Amino acid sequence: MANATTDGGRLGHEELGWTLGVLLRHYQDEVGQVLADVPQGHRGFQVLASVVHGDQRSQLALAGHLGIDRTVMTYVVDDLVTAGLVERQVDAADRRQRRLVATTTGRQRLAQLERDVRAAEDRALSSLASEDRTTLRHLLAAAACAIRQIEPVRDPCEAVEGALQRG
Amino acid sequence: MANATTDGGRLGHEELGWTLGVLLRHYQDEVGQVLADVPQGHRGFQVLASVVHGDQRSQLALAGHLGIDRTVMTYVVDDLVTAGLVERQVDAADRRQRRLVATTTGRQRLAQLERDVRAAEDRALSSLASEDRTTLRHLLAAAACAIRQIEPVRDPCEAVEGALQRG
DNA sequence: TATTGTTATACTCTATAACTATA
DNA sequence: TATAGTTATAGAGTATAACAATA
Repeated sequence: MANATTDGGRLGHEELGWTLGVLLRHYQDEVGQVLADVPQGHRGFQVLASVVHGDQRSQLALAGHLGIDRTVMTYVVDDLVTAGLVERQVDAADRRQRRLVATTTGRQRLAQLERDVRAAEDRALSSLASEDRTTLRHLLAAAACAIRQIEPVRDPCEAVEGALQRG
Repeated sequence: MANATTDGGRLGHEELGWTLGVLLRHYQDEVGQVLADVPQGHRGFQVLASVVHGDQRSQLALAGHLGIDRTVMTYVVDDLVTAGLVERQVDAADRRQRRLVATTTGRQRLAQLERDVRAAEDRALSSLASEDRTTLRHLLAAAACAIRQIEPVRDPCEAVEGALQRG
């Protein structure tokens, strides 16, 4: 018999554009309050997080990772620098590139922000059971990492402990 | 030991803002091509779909459902009307409201578009195994429906067959 | 000549305000 | 007085183009 998965037909409330849109708006409402005082809000938080976690090696790489334009990245970083959360360093190996490094203040600020953001995320997904939230997070991470061609993290514990050792 | 689910700490690639953002952009790239000729693109498609499926009873309700401003809704509907896909009808019970109804052309157009969009969605999630795609769709739908306070569909087959009978 | 980052500018998208008509 | 829809306008956000520094 026809079903929503195989008939290729009517999508209704499973249409990805709608579900992703609803979820992202709701997420931004919840998280927006937490990040109200962060320079450039959610963008600033994402840049700071990537810098602290050391994901990317230049502003351009960071822009690609976060899906924003390099001209936008400039003033997002400007504001983070002004706020004393990150610093620009010229890459010695390629002096065109700027390596972004977090200040002590930036790392401390991020640690608290990530706790608050995580709590806001859980509020945004509060309608789901705890195990469903975890499943959703993992599937979203797997899909997003595949799209960005990043090796997905198999074991979240490992990754976190790695981060703790680095930090 | 610390883990990503309970320590409330570092988020990395499980941060919802990033995963939802990556996925939505990728989705828009894929689906954007399919909807290039639809008036107002993805917005126009979503409005047309809601009209055909009879979800909402006025432009304002529709705007809330899709998370867009009522002033935007006006010209999205304008373009769909111009394209002959939907019609505005004054609601007899409240003459301030406009009931949107799909034309025959609009219904036929949507049927084909939904097949194409579904295919594009599957391409966007092609890195996930089939059963993981289904799980992700259901969890996203459950979360989004809860946020919008819509009764989530328990059995997708039922919903589709209901739609088929109505259509 | 190509790339990174910056600046200035133009464009697009969205929200605000004011208006009409209905209730 | 309040609400649905429309229109015009202003604002925010984004992309485009031109430039400097470096490869």
